[in-house]
Amino acid sequence: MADRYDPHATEARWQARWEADRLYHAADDDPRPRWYALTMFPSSGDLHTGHWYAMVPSDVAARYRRMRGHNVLFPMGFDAFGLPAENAAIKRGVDPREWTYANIERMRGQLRLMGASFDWDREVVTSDPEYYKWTQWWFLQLYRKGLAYRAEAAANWCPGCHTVLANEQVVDGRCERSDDIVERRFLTQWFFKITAYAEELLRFEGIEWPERIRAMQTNWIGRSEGAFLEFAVDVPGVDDRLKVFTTRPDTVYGATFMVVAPEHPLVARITTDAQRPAVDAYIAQTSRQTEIERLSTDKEKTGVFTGAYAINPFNGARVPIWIADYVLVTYGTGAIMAVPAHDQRDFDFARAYGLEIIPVFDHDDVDVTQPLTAAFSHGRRMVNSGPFDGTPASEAFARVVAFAEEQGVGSATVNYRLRDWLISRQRYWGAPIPMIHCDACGIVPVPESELPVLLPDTVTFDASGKSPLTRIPEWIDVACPQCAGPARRESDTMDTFMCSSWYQMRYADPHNPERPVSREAAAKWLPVDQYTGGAEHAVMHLLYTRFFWKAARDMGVVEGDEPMLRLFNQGVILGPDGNRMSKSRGNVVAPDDQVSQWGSDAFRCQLMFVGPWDQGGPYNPTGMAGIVRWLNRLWSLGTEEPRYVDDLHSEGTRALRRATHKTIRDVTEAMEAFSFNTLISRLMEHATAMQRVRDAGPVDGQAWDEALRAAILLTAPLAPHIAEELWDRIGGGYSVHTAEWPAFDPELARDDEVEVALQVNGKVRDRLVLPAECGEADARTAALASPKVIALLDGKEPRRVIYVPGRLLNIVL
RNA sequence: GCCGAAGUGGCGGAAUGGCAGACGCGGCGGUCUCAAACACCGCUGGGCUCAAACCCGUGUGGGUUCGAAUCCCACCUUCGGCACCA
Repeated sequence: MADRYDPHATEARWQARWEADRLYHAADDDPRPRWYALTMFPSSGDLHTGHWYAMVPSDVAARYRRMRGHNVLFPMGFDAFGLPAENAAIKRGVDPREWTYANIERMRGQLRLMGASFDWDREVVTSDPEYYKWTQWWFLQLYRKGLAYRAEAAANWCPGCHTVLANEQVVDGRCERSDDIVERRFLTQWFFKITAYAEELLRFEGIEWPERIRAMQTNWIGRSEGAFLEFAVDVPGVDDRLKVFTTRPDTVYGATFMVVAPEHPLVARITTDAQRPAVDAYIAQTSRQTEIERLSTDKEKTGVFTGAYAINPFNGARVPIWIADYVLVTYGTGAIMAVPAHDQRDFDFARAYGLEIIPVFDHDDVDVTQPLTAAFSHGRRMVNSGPFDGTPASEAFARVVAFAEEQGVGSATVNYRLRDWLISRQRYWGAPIPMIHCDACGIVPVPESELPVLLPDTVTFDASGKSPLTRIPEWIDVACPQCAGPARRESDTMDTFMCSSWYQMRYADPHNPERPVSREAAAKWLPVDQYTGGAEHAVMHLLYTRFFWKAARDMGVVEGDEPMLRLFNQGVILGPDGNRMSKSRGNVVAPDDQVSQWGSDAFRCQLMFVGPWDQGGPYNPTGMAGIVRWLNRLWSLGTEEPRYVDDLHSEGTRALRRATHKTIRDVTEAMEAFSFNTLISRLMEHATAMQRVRDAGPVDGQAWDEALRAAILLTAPLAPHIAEELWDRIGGGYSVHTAEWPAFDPELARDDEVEVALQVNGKVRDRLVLPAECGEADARTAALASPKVIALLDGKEPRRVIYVPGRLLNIVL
């Protein structure tokens, strides 16, 4: 009797061996075709089931590629800068560096338990000076290219995190990580000009990304075609023209008033003395509102008249200029021409304040000579529009814009919702922005030769939440690199998304002291062939990294237009109760516990077996029994031999070989499709079939060996430890993970006989066993011989017969 | 409100125009055992049944088709994203 399978001893033993042998190291000089598989790296903390759920199938896919003969790069590292470390420092007085590196050390151990095929020789830690030196270098290159700039803007301030955030990190008016309500503050900050690539970021040619992510990015970038139009301001001493963005220049004759955002710079200069108290009061009131209150769509529209008028450049109409908080200073020009007849928001506002409503299109179903009850956006022909009257709606836009361009009062344009990426953070634990403020020279970049700008070692945190960097004179005060006069370092650090925007490049050449990545390494490994990670990063990391890559391409550092050719988003693994895992709910499944109970292989497989990977769903701990049964069965098949007989050409042998080759075919197909749950079900079926064959009597040795080798090889990516152990025991050699993926023989996988459904009028009434290659005439003869069919036909002739070989035969009466 | 995804047994799910419910969990019955565990075998959508046969059945209602979980139309529900973006 063979021993029972002991996952713990076996797993630890092979993990140690693989690591000692650097089995998964991707060598630069390996001549085989490369395959770069990447799964999003974790930030430092604790490794949870979500990480396993993301990483295990990524590992399976990487292992599969390796067995298909690729030189696979599958690296791992740590996104180690960021707030958690600093919050721990503030709350518990620990040093953020020590906290971070202790976490990383623990996570390395947890990741090892997974048995994943990471190439640890290429590990990167974004908080290492060797790494963030290059993060700073990238900043300088972007600055040089005009893609990094400093500007004052309305920024999102998170009071809980004591820092500003990028727009992408604000969700429903709240901070994406702390959930605090963000405040609007006018601050001077560093930005990356991601908008310079807006148009290109909308194109997804040459990459296979999920429709969902493409839609989210497209939506976020928010391209809209329209025009700028300029209205003169009828205020003595003000020559500025009021510039508006509109998608409907063809409604310009219906502009009965203007609305500018309360923060618009022109407001102070055009407001009349009589209106000033009301305007000031309104501005004060809106500035007190949170973003959430202000953006609530169902609240009544409010606004105040400035007392000033603008002149419509098309018809000379004198229209009042209002301020209202439904116009956002951050979009377009922060000012609109209001056309209440054709825009519901303007209509609501006009109604509330008794402003004029003039339709400038007629409509088949609306009598435009009567007061409107609602705005309508698209009409038939222009009316009330002077020389444009009668212009069909389809031509209106182009004609009005052409006229505006002729007259010098406007031009066609494309506007984006996307705004530049604010990367300054008023925090300590990040890569310092390598800039120096000199009283004489202004803003001066730190010379590349002086990189990295190191974070000071000993820092103290206090309850103010202010970054300690602002309080360390010996760090802040420096000599200006240009004039050597007194100057101060920039004390803000970079958004951690900056660190992760280029990490995939660094894995290609992780220890290069001269460059972020050498040309040779970039050419060898980049871009990423298969990227996997969560969809929650759709408009953050996944958008930033595309921008970053394009900028790097334009600097000549990398080639090609996209950083990741294929992207797969796994779903979210939930607690057994169907809710998000959380300590407060008490539904957390801790991976370390699962591993100590069942072993890594079983936990890996159970995570993949719960359902389609992209859908996520509840983790089912009781279902583990099925996985364990299957792995034990596989163990028994590999360690308890059948009685052998030389019987290569018998029907039983043929059946076993058929099962083996069908399994190879189906598992390979499922592997390509990332359909890991169905893949495991096929392997279970094969194991059950093998067991029945073994227990039924003597088995042909060759066919058995073929079946067993296939079972182990096909299981290897999923359950790497048990597969290695069995492979070793059957003398397969070391290692199963560098062995060749089995090929199937279509001839052996082919069925000789097939069962087809016999339908009458589309309902299954009987079954026929036919030769696999059975033609229609023979199938029909067999069908008409069925007693069931004879009874139902009742002597009549079938009107029609549909035969789908191998599937069914349908008789229509 | 707009956009996207989804809705199938007691549960996770399979099948993307051709036999609905693969595989697994759970449940029921059995073999083994003094007994239990493990393991193995059988059954397991509902109705009507001793059983067979038959009928019903993939969110709801319609449609296309010889044939629909799958395609089309309308609606309901759930989840995700966006949301005064001019």
